[in-house]
Amino acid sequence: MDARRPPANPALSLAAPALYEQVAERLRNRIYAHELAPGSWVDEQAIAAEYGISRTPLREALKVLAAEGLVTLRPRRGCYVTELSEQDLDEIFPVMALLEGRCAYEAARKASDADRKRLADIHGALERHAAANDPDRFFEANQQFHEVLQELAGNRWLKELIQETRKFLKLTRRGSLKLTGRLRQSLAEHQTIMAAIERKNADLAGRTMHDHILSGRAALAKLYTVR
Amino acid sequence: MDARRPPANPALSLAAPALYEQVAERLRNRIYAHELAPGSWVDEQAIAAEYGISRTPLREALKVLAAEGLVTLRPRRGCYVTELSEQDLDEIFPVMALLEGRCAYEAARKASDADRKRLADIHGALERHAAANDPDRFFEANQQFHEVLQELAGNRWLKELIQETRKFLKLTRRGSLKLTGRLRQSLAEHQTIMAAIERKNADLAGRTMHDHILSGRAALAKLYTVR
DNA sequence: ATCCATAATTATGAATACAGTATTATAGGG
DNA sequence: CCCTATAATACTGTATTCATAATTATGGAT
Repeated sequence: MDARRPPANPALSLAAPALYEQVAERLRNRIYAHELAPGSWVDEQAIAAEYGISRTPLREALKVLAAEGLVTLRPRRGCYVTELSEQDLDEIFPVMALLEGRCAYEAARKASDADRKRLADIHGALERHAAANDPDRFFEANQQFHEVLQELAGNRWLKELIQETRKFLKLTRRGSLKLTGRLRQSLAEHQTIMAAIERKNADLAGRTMHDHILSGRAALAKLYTVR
Repeated sequence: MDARRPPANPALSLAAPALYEQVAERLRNRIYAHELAPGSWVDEQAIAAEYGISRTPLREALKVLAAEGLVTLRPRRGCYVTELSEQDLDEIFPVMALLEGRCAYEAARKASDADRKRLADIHGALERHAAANDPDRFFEANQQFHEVLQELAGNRWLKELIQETRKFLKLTRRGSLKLTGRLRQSLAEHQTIMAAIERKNADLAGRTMHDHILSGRAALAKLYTVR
Protein backbone atom coordinates (compact mmCIF):
# COMPACT_ATOMS: atom_id res chain seq x y z
CA MET A 1 0.00 0.00 0.00
CA ASP A 2 2.29 2.74 -1.19
CA ALA A 3 1.21 6.34 -0.99
CA ARG A 4 0.27 7.01 -4.53
CA ARG A 5 -1.55 10.00 -3.19
CA PRO A 6 -0.23 12.99 -1.33
CA PRO A 7 -0.68 13.00 2.44
CA ALA A 8 -4.11 14.52 1.81
CA ASN A 9 -4.19 16.96 4.67
CA PRO A 10 -6.64 15.91 7.33
CA ALA A 11 -8.88 18.93 6.90
CA LEU A 12 -12.30 18.21 8.32
CA SER A 13 -14.73 17.27 5.64
CA LEU A 14 -17.78 19.48 5.42
CA ALA A 15 -18.85 17.88 2.20
CA ALA A 16 -22.39 16.72 1.64
CA PRO A 17 -23.02 13.44 3.41
CA ALA A 18 -22.78 10.42 1.17
CA LEU A 19 -25.97 8.81 0.00
CA TYR A 20 -25.46 5.72 2.11
CA GLU A 21 -25.21 7.94 5.18
CA GLN A 22 -28.46 9.69 4.41
CA VAL A 23 -30.13 6.36 3.84
CA ALA A 24 -28.73 5.01 7.09
CA GLU A 25 -30.12 8.02 8.92
CA ARG A 26 -33.56 7.60 7.40
CA LEU A 27 -33.58 3.92 8.27
CA ARG A 28 -32.47 4.65 11.83
CA ASN A 29 -35.41 6.95 12.27
CA ARG A 30 -37.81 4.42 10.85
CA ILE A 31 -36.43 1.82 13.21
CA TYR A 32 -36.70 4.13 16.19
CA ALA A 33 -40.27 4.93 15.21
CA HIS A 34 -40.99 1.20 15.04
CA GLU A 35 -42.09 1.76 11.48
CA LEU A 36 -39.61 -1.00 10.88
CA ALA A 37 -40.62 -3.22 13.75
CA PRO A 38 -38.15 -5.15 15.90
CA GLY A 39 -37.60 -8.60 14.47
CA SER A 40 -39.05 -7.74 11.10
CA TRP A 41 -37.34 -8.43 7.83
CA VAL A 42 -35.98 -5.51 5.85
CA ASP A 43 -36.92 -5.77 2.20
CA GLU A 44 -33.99 -4.36 0.23
CA GLN A 45 -35.73 -4.11 -3.08
CA ALA A 46 -38.83 -2.50 -1.66
CA ILE A 47 -36.88 0.17 0.21
CA ALA A 48 -34.54 0.83 -2.69
CA ALA A 49 -37.55 1.31 -4.93
CA GLU A 50 -39.28 3.47 -2.34
CA TYR A 51 -36.24 5.71 -2.00
CA GLY A 52 -35.62 5.70 -5.74
CA ILE A 53 -32.09 4.37 -5.38
CA SER A 54 -30.28 1.18 -6.27
CA ARG A 55 -29.59 -1.56 -3.79
CA THR A 56 -25.89 -0.71 -3.63
CA PRO A 57 -26.00 2.34 -1.33
CA LEU A 58 -28.86 0.79 0.59
CA ARG A 59 -26.85 -2.30 1.33
CA GLU A 60 -23.95 -0.14 2.44
CA ALA A 61 -26.29 1.66 4.81
CA LEU A 62 -27.45 -1.67 6.19
CA LYS A 63 -23.85 -2.64 6.86
CA VAL A 64 -23.48 0.50 8.94
CA LEU A 65 -26.67 -0.18 10.87
CA ALA A 66 -25.51 -3.74 11.43
CA ALA A 67 -22.20 -2.52 12.82
CA GLU A 68 -24.18 -0.25 15.14
CA GLY A 69 -26.28 -3.20 16.17
CA LEU A 70 -29.63 -1.83 15.03
CA VAL A 71 -30.08 -4.62 12.52
CA THR A 72 -28.74 -8.12 12.17
CA LEU A 73 -27.45 -9.44 8.87
CA ARG A 74 -27.92 -13.13 8.41
CA PRO A 75 -25.81 -14.37 5.49
CA ARG A 76 -27.92 -15.30 2.49
CA ARG A 77 -30.98 -14.67 4.64
CA GLY A 78 -31.24 -10.94 4.66
CA CYS A 79 -31.53 -8.15 7.15
CA TYR A 80 -33.63 -8.14 10.31
CA VAL A 81 -34.33 -5.35 12.78
CA THR A 82 -32.75 -6.05 16.14
CA GLU A 83 -35.06 -7.07 18.93
CA LEU A 84 -34.15 -6.44 22.56
CA SER A 85 -35.21 -8.82 25.28
CA GLU A 86 -36.03 -7.84 28.83
CA GLN A 87 -32.72 -9.32 29.83
CA ASP A 88 -30.95 -7.12 27.32
CA LEU A 89 -32.53 -4.10 28.95
CA ASP A 90 -31.54 -5.36 32.37
CA GLU A 91 -27.98 -5.47 31.13
CA ILE A 92 -27.88 -2.29 29.09
CA PHE A 93 -29.24 0.09 31.69
CA PRO A 94 -26.58 -0.65 34.30
CA VAL A 95 -23.91 -0.04 31.70
CA MET A 96 -25.60 3.20 30.73
CA ALA A 97 -25.80 4.15 34.39
CA LEU A 98 -22.09 3.51 34.74
CA LEU A 99 -21.23 5.69 31.76
CA GLU A 100 -23.62 8.51 32.48
CA GLY A 101 -22.67 8.42 36.13
CA ARG A 102 -19.04 8.95 35.26
CA CYS A 103 -20.10 11.64 32.85
CA ALA A 104 -21.93 13.55 35.58
CA TYR A 105 -19.00 13.08 37.92
CA GLU A 106 -16.54 14.55 35.46
CA ALA A 107 -18.90 17.31 34.43
CA ALA A 108 -19.42 18.34 38.04
CA ARG A 109 -15.67 18.44 38.54
CA LYS A 110 -14.91 20.46 35.45
CA ALA A 111 -17.88 22.79 35.08
CA SER A 112 -17.19 26.51 35.19
CA ASP A 113 -19.63 28.99 36.68
CA ALA A 114 -20.87 29.73 33.17
CA ASP A 115 -21.37 26.02 32.56
CA ARG A 116 -23.38 25.65 35.74
CA LYS A 117 -25.49 28.59 34.65
CA ARG A 118 -26.17 26.92 31.31
CA LEU A 119 -27.15 23.69 33.03
CA ALA A 120 -29.37 25.59 35.45
CA ASP A 121 -31.16 27.20 32.52
CA ILE A 122 -31.91 23.86 30.92
CA HIS A 123 -32.93 22.52 34.28
CA GLY A 124 -35.31 25.47 34.58
CA ALA A 125 -36.90 24.51 31.29
CA LEU A 126 -37.20 20.99 32.62
CA GLU A 127 -39.12 22.27 35.63
CA ARG A 128 -41.43 24.36 33.49
CA HIS A 129 -42.26 21.48 31.15
CA ALA A 130 -42.85 19.22 34.12
CA ALA A 131 -45.17 21.78 35.67
CA ALA A 132 -46.99 22.07 32.35
CA ASN A 133 -47.10 18.27 32.20
CA ASP A 134 -45.56 18.27 28.74
CA PRO A 135 -43.68 14.97 28.40
CA ASP A 136 -42.45 15.67 24.87
CA ARG A 137 -40.74 18.94 25.70
CA PHE A 138 -39.54 17.50 28.97
CA PHE A 139 -37.96 14.71 26.97
CA GLU A 140 -36.30 17.26 24.71
CA ALA A 141 -34.89 19.33 27.56
CA ASN A 142 -33.84 16.17 29.34
CA GLN A 143 -31.86 15.04 26.34
CA GLN A 144 -30.28 18.49 26.10
CA PHE A 145 -29.27 18.32 29.75
CA HIS A 146 -27.55 15.02 29.28
CA GLU A 147 -25.82 16.20 26.14
CA VAL A 148 -24.41 19.24 27.87
CA LEU A 149 -23.09 17.04 30.65
CA GLN A 150 -21.39 14.90 28.03
CA GLU A 151 -19.77 18.00 26.61
CA LEU A 152 -18.62 19.20 29.99
CA ALA A 153 -17.17 15.84 30.88
CA GLY A 154 -14.75 16.55 28.07
CA ASN A 155 -14.16 12.99 26.99
CA ARG A 156 -15.01 12.36 23.39
CA TRP A 157 -14.90 8.59 23.80
CA LEU A 158 -17.07 8.50 26.85
CA LYS A 159 -19.58 10.59 24.96
CA GLU A 160 -19.51 8.31 21.94
CA LEU A 161 -20.02 5.17 23.98
CA ILE A 162 -23.00 6.77 25.64
CA GLN A 163 -24.54 7.81 22.37
CA GLU A 164 -23.92 4.43 20.90
CA THR A 165 -25.60 2.77 23.85
CA ARG A 166 -28.45 5.21 23.62
CA LYS A 167 -29.13 3.93 20.10
CA PHE A 168 -30.08 0.61 21.59
CA LEU A 169 -32.34 2.17 24.15
CA LYS A 170 -34.10 3.94 21.33
CA LEU A 171 -35.17 0.52 20.09
CA THR A 172 -37.47 0.19 23.08
CA ARG A 173 -40.91 1.59 23.55
CA ARG A 174 -41.09 5.24 24.37
CA GLY A 175 -43.59 6.88 26.62
CA SER A 176 -42.41 5.90 30.07
CA LEU A 177 -42.50 9.61 30.89
CA LYS A 178 -46.22 9.49 30.33
CA LEU A 179 -46.69 7.10 33.20
CA THR A 180 -48.37 8.81 36.12
CA GLY A 181 -45.77 10.10 38.49
CA ARG A 182 -42.75 9.33 36.33
CA LEU A 183 -42.39 12.90 35.07
CA ARG A 184 -42.41 14.21 38.61
CA GLN A 185 -40.01 11.56 39.80
CA SER A 186 -37.61 12.17 36.95
CA LEU A 187 -37.68 15.87 37.71
CA ALA A 188 -36.95 15.22 41.38
CA GLU A 189 -33.95 13.12 40.41
CA HIS A 190 -32.73 15.85 38.11
CA GLN A 191 -33.06 18.34 40.92
CA THR A 192 -30.80 16.20 43.07
CA ILE A 193 -28.25 15.96 40.27
CA MET A 194 -28.40 19.68 39.59
CA ALA A 195 -27.99 20.48 43.28
CA ALA A 196 -24.94 18.24 43.49
CA ILE A 197 -23.39 19.96 40.51
CA GLU A 198 -24.02 23.41 41.93
CA ARG A 199 -22.44 22.32 45.21
CA LYS A 200 -19.54 20.98 43.15
CA ASN A 201 -20.05 17.59 44.75
CA ALA A 202 -18.86 15.37 41.93
CA ASP A 203 -19.23 12.10 43.82
CA LEU A 204 -22.83 12.84 44.63
CA ALA A 205 -23.54 13.99 41.08
CA GLY A 206 -22.15 10.75 39.73
CA ARG A 207 -24.05 8.59 42.15
CA THR A 208 -27.38 10.34 41.67
CA MET A 209 -27.05 10.22 37.91
CA HIS A 210 -26.25 6.53 38.13
CA ASP A 211 -29.41 5.93 40.13
CA HIS A 212 -31.40 8.21 37.85
CA ILE A 213 -30.64 5.98 34.88
CA LEU A 214 -31.53 2.83 36.77
CA SER A 215 -34.74 4.53 37.80
CA GLY A 216 -35.42 4.95 34.08
CA ARG A 217 -35.14 1.20 33.69
CA ALA A 218 -37.70 0.66 36.42
CA ALA A 219 -40.09 3.08 34.72
CA LEU A 220 -39.70 1.26 31.43
CA ALA A 221 -40.37 -2.06 33.10
CA LYS A 222 -43.59 -0.66 34.49
CA LEU A 223 -44.58 0.48 31.03
CA TYR A 224 -44.40 -3.07 29.82
CA THR A 225 -46.21 -4.66 32.73
CA VAL A 226 -48.92 -2.06 33.32
CA ARG A 227 -50.57 -1.81 29.95
CA MET B 1 -42.99 -3.04 4.88
CA ASP B 2 -45.31 -5.96 4.88
CA ALA B 3 -44.11 -9.36 5.91
CA ARG B 4 -43.80 -11.01 2.58
CA ARG B 5 -41.64 -13.53 4.35
CA PRO B 6 -42.47 -15.84 7.20
CA PRO B 7 -41.22 -14.91 10.64
CA ALA B 8 -38.00 -16.67 9.70
CA ASN B 9 -37.27 -18.29 12.99
CA PRO B 10 -34.37 -16.61 14.72
CA ALA B 11 -32.18 -19.67 14.72
CA LEU B 12 -28.59 -18.65 15.08
CA SER B 13 -26.86 -18.51 11.76
CA LEU B 14 -23.85 -20.72 11.42
CA ALA B 15 -23.64 -20.06 7.74
CA ALA B 16 -20.36 -19.21 6.10
CA PRO B 17 -19.45 -15.60 6.75
CA ALA B 18 -20.16 -13.27 3.86
CA LEU B 19 -17.27 -12.12 1.75
CA TYR B 20 -17.47 -8.57 3.05
CA GLU B 21 -17.06 -9.92 6.59
CA GLN B 22 -13.97 -11.88 5.70
CA VAL B 23 -12.55 -8.85 3.96
CA ALA B 24 -13.33 -6.67 6.97
CA GLU B 25 -11.52 -9.13 9.20
CA ARG B 26 -8.46 -9.22 6.97
CA LEU B 27 -8.37 -5.45 6.82
CA ARG B 28 -8.73 -5.18 10.59
CA ASN B 29 -5.70 -7.38 11.04
CA ARG B 30 -3.71 -5.37 8.55
CA ILE B 31 -4.64 -2.20 10.36
CA TYR B 32 -3.72 -3.65 13.73
CA ALA B 33 -0.41 -4.80 12.31
CA HIS B 34 0.17 -1.29 11.01
CA GLU B 35 0.56 -2.78 7.59
CA LEU B 36 -2.06 -0.20 6.79
CA ALA B 37 -0.54 2.67 8.69
CA PRO B 38 -2.57 5.18 10.70
CA GLY B 39 -3.48 8.14 8.56
CA SER B 40 -2.71 6.37 5.31
CA TRP B 41 -5.04 6.23 2.36
CA VAL B 42 -6.73 2.94 1.56
CA ASP B 43 -6.56 2.19 -2.15
CA GLU B 44 -9.80 0.42 -3.04
CA GLN B 45 -8.74 -0.77 -6.45
CA ALA B 46 -5.38 -2.03 -5.31
CA ILE B 47 -6.86 -4.04 -2.45
CA ALA B 48 -9.72 -5.36 -4.55
CA ALA B 49 -7.20 -6.52 -7.13
CA GLU B 50 -4.92 -7.98 -4.46
CA TYR B 51 -7.78 -9.97 -2.95
CA GLY B 52 -9.14 -10.88 -6.36
CA ILE B 53 -12.55 -9.46 -5.63
CA SER B 54 -14.64 -6.60 -6.93
CA ARG B 55 -14.87 -3.26 -5.20
CA THR B 56 -18.44 -3.90 -4.05
CA PRO B 57 -17.78 -6.23 -1.10
CA LEU B 58 -14.63 -4.32 -0.30
CA ARG B 59 -16.53 -1.07 -0.03
CA GLU B 60 -19.09 -2.76 2.19
CA ALA B 61 -16.28 -3.95 4.43
CA LEU B 62 -14.93 -0.41 4.61
CA LYS B 63 -18.34 0.83 5.71
CA VAL B 64 -18.22 -1.63 8.56
CA LEU B 65 -14.72 -0.59 9.57
CA ALA B 66 -15.82 3.03 9.39
CA ALA B 67 -18.75 2.33 11.68
CA GLU B 68 -16.30 0.70 14.07
CA GLY B 69 -14.08 3.75 13.86
CA LEU B 70 -11.01 2.01 12.48
CA VAL B 71 -11.13 4.03 9.27
CA THR B 72 -12.60 7.34 8.27
CA LEU B 73 -14.57 7.77 5.06
CA ARG B 74 -14.28 11.19 3.52
CA PRO B 75 -16.96 11.66 0.85
CA ARG B 76 -15.51 11.71 -2.64
CA ARG B 77 -12.07 11.59 -1.04
CA GLY B 78 -11.74 7.99 -0.08
CA CYS B 79 -10.89 5.97 2.97
CA TYR B 80 -8.18 6.72 5.54
CA VAL B 81 -6.95 4.67 8.47
CA THR B 82 -7.84 6.29 11.78
CA GLU B 83 -5.02 7.94 13.67
CA LEU B 84 -5.17 8.35 17.44
CA SER B 85 -3.65 11.36 19.14
CA GLU B 86 -2.07 11.33 22.57
CA GLN B 87 -5.15 13.12 23.81
CA ASP B 88 -7.33 10.37 22.40
CA LEU B 89 -5.35 7.85 24.42
CA ASP B 90 -5.66 10.02 27.51
CA GLU B 91 -9.40 9.88 27.03
CA ILE B 92 -9.82 6.27 25.98
CA PHE B 93 -7.87 4.64 28.78
CA PRO B 94 -9.96 6.12 31.60
CA VAL B 95 -13.10 4.90 29.86
CA MET B 96 -11.56 1.48 29.47
CA ALA B 97 -10.56 1.54 33.13
CA LEU B 98 -14.14 2.35 34.04
CA LEU B 99 -15.53 -0.53 31.99
CA GLU B 100 -12.95 -3.11 32.94
CA GLY B 101 -13.14 -2.01 36.54
CA ARG B 102 -16.85 -2.66 36.62
CA CYS B 103 -16.23 -5.94 34.86
CA ALA B 104 -13.81 -7.10 37.54
CA TYR B 105 -16.22 -5.95 40.22
CA GLU B 106 -19.10 -7.95 38.81
CA ALA B 107 -16.92 -10.94 38.08
CA ALA B 108 -15.63 -10.99 41.64
CA ARG B 109 -19.20 -10.85 42.91
CA LYS B 110 -20.52 -13.59 40.70
CA ALA B 111 -17.63 -16.02 40.35
CA SER B 112 -18.17 -19.55 41.58
CA ASP B 113 -15.41 -21.61 43.13
CA ALA B 114 -14.89 -23.30 39.77
CA ASP B 115 -14.63 -19.90 38.10
CA ARG B 116 -12.02 -18.76 40.58
CA LYS B 117 -10.11 -21.94 39.90
CA ARG B 118 -10.18 -21.21 36.19
CA LEU B 119 -8.94 -17.69 36.75
CA ALA B 120 -6.22 -18.92 39.06
CA ASP B 121 -5.03 -21.29 36.37
CA ILE B 122 -4.73 -18.53 33.83
CA HIS B 123 -3.07 -16.38 36.43
CA GLY B 124 -0.61 -19.19 37.00
CA ALA B 125 0.25 -19.18 33.31
CA LEU B 126 0.70 -15.45 33.57
CA GLU B 127 3.24 -15.94 36.34
CA ARG B 128 5.13 -18.59 34.41
CA HIS B 129 5.37 -16.44 31.27
CA ALA B 130 6.49 -13.49 33.34
CA ALA B 131 9.16 -15.62 35.00
CA ALA B 132 10.27 -16.81 31.58
CA ASN B 133 10.21 -13.20 30.42
CA ASP B 134 7.99 -14.07 27.47
CA PRO B 135 5.99 -10.92 26.65
CA ASP B 136 4.08 -12.49 23.77
CA ARG B 137 2.67 -15.39 25.77
CA PHE B 138 2.13 -13.11 28.72
CA PHE B 139 0.09 -10.91 26.42
CA GLU B 140 -1.93 -13.94 25.32
CA ALA B 141 -2.65 -15.13 28.83
CA ASN B 142 -3.40 -11.59 29.89
CA GLN B 143 -6.01 -11.25 27.18
CA GLN B 144 -7.48 -14.59 28.20
CA PHE B 145 -7.72 -13.45 31.80
CA HIS B 146 -9.59 -10.32 30.83
CA GLU B 147 -11.91 -12.26 28.55
CA VAL B 148 -12.84 -14.70 31.27
CA LEU B 149 -13.61 -11.79 33.58
CA GLN B 150 -15.88 -10.38 30.89
CA GLU B 151 -17.66 -13.70 30.71
CA LEU B 152 -18.04 -13.94 34.46
CA ALA B 153 -19.38 -10.41 34.70
CA GLY B 154 -22.33 -11.78 32.77
CA ASN B 155 -23.22 -8.62 30.93
CA ARG B 156 -23.17 -8.99 27.17
CA TRP B 157 -23.30 -5.25 26.59
CA LEU B 158 -20.54 -4.40 28.99
CA LYS B 159 -18.42 -7.00 27.23
CA GLU B 160 -19.18 -5.61 23.81
CA LEU B 161 -18.35 -2.05 24.80
CA ILE B 162 -15.04 -3.23 26.16
CA GLN B 163 -14.19 -5.15 23.04
CA GLU B 164 -15.18 -2.25 20.88
CA THR B 165 -12.99 0.07 22.88
CA ARG B 166 -10.18 -2.42 22.69
CA LYS B 167 -10.30 -2.14 18.92
CA PHE B 168 -9.15 1.42 19.23
CA LEU B 169 -6.35 0.55 21.58
CA LYS B 170 -5.17 -1.97 19.03
CA LEU B 171 -4.48 0.96 16.74
CA THR B 172 -1.63 2.02 18.99
CA ARG B 173 1.88 0.70 19.11
CA ARG B 174 2.33 -2.61 20.81
CA GLY B 175 5.27 -3.65 22.86
CA SER B 176 4.82 -1.73 26.07
CA LEU B 177 5.17 -5.10 27.80
CA LYS B 178 8.71 -5.22 26.48
CA LEU B 179 9.67 -2.16 28.46
CA THR B 180 11.98 -3.08 31.29
CA GLY B 181 9.97 -3.63 34.41
CA ARG B 182 6.56 -3.40 32.83
CA LEU B 183 6.04 -7.14 32.66
CA ARG B 184 6.84 -7.48 36.34
CA GLN B 185 4.67 -4.52 37.24
CA SER B 186 1.74 -5.81 35.21
CA LEU B 187 2.08 -9.18 36.90
CA ALA B 188 2.12 -7.55 40.33
CA GLU B 189 -1.08 -5.72 39.47
CA HIS B 190 -2.66 -8.93 38.30
CA GLN B 191 -1.70 -10.59 41.53
CA THR B 192 -3.52 -7.89 43.45
CA ILE B 193 -6.60 -8.36 41.29
CA MET B 194 -6.48 -12.12 41.60
CA ALA B 195 -6.09 -11.90 45.36
CA ALA B 196 -9.09 -9.58 45.61
CA ILE B 197 -11.20 -12.00 43.57
CA GLU B 198 -10.17 -14.96 45.71
CA ARG B 199 -11.07 -13.00 48.84
CA LYS B 200 -14.38 -12.16 47.11
CA ASN B 201 -13.65 -8.51 47.63
CA ALA B 202 -15.47 -7.07 44.62
CA ASP B 203 -14.81 -3.43 45.47
CA LEU B 204 -11.10 -4.03 45.68
CA ALA B 205 -11.10 -6.10 42.50
CA GLY B 206 -12.84 -3.31 40.64
CA ARG B 207 -10.52 -0.63 41.96
CA THR B 208 -7.33 -2.54 41.30
CA MET B 209 -8.43 -3.43 37.79
CA HIS B 210 -9.27 0.21 37.18
CA ASP B 211 -5.80 1.24 38.26
CA HIS B 212 -4.25 -1.60 36.29
CA ILE B 213 -5.69 -0.24 33.06
CA LEU B 214 -4.52 3.28 33.82
CA SER B 215 -1.13 1.84 34.57
CA GLY B 216 -1.20 0.43 31.05
CA ARG B 217 -1.67 3.93 29.74
CA ALA B 218 1.37 5.12 31.64
CA ALA B 219 3.45 2.29 30.18
CA LEU B 220 2.31 3.15 26.68
CA ALA B 221 3.21 6.78 27.24
CA LYS B 222 6.70 5.73 28.26
CA LEU B 223 6.98 3.66 25.12
CA TYR B 224 6.44 6.76 23.05
CA THR B 225 8.80 9.02 24.97
CA VAL B 226 11.63 6.62 25.71
CA ARG B 227 12.56 5.39 22.27
C1' DA C 1 11.17 30.45 -12.49
C1' DT C 2 6.63 30.69 -10.36
C1' DC C 3 1.88 30.88 -10.54
C1' DC C 4 -2.56 30.22 -12.63
C1' DA C 5 -5.85 28.23 -15.89
C1' DT C 6 -7.17 24.36 -18.39
C1' DA C 7 -7.04 19.53 -19.97
C1' DA C 8 -6.26 14.70 -18.91
C1' DT C 9 -6.35 11.23 -15.66
C1' DT C 10 -7.88 8.67 -11.78
C1' DA C 11 -10.79 7.44 -8.03
C1' DT C 12 -15.16 7.44 -5.87
C1' DG C 13 -20.23 6.82 -5.94
C1' DA C 14 -24.07 4.60 -7.80
C1' DA C 15 -26.73 1.70 -11.12
C1' DT C 16 -27.23 -2.36 -13.55
C1' DA C 17 -26.41 -7.16 -14.54
C1' DC C 18 -25.52 -11.75 -13.25
C1' DA C 19 -24.73 -16.04 -10.30
C1' DG C 20 -25.94 -18.82 -6.61
C1' DT C 21 -28.74 -20.05 -2.62
C1' DA C 22 -32.77 -20.13 0.26
C1' DT C 23 -37.63 -20.17 0.19
C1' DT C 24 -42.11 -21.21 -1.71
C1' DA C 25 -45.05 -23.61 -4.76
C1' DT C 26 -46.28 -27.75 -7.05
C1' DA C 27 -46.80 -32.45 -7.89
C1' DG C 28 -46.62 -37.16 -6.58
C1' DG C 29 -46.72 -40.92 -3.26
C1' DG C 30 -48.01 -42.93 1.11
C1' DC D 1 -55.47 -35.94 3.76
C1' DC D 2 -50.75 -35.18 4.82
C1' DC D 3 -46.09 -35.67 4.00
C1' DT D 4 -42.06 -35.74 0.92
C1' DA D 5 -39.52 -34.69 -3.20
C1' DT D 6 -38.78 -31.77 -6.92
C1' DA D 7 -39.36 -27.55 -9.69
C1' DA D 8 -40.11 -22.65 -9.81
C1' DT D 9 -39.39 -18.33 -7.82
C1' DA D 10 -37.39 -14.65 -5.18
C1' DC D 11 -33.79 -12.67 -2.87
C1' DT D 12 -29.07 -12.08 -1.54
C1' DG D 13 -24.22 -11.56 -2.79
C1' DT D 14 -20.91 -10.16 -6.15
C1' DA D 15 -19.19 -8.37 -10.51
C1' DT D 16 -19.34 -5.10 -14.06
C1' DT D 17 -20.39 -0.75 -16.04
C1' DC D 18 -21.19 4.05 -16.09
C1' DA D 19 -21.33 8.96 -14.28
C1' DT D 20 -19.22 12.45 -11.80
C1' DA D 21 -16.10 14.74 -8.85
C1' DA D 22 -11.30 15.24 -7.36
C1' DT D 23 -6.60 15.14 -8.42
C1' DT D 24 -2.68 15.47 -11.31
C1' DA D 25 -0.42 16.96 -15.37
C1' DT D 26 0.26 20.29 -18.98
C1' DG D 27 0.84 24.68 -21.06
C1' DG D 28 0.87 29.53 -21.03
C1' DA D 29 1.24 34.06 -18.79
C1' DT D 30 3.42 37.12 -15.57
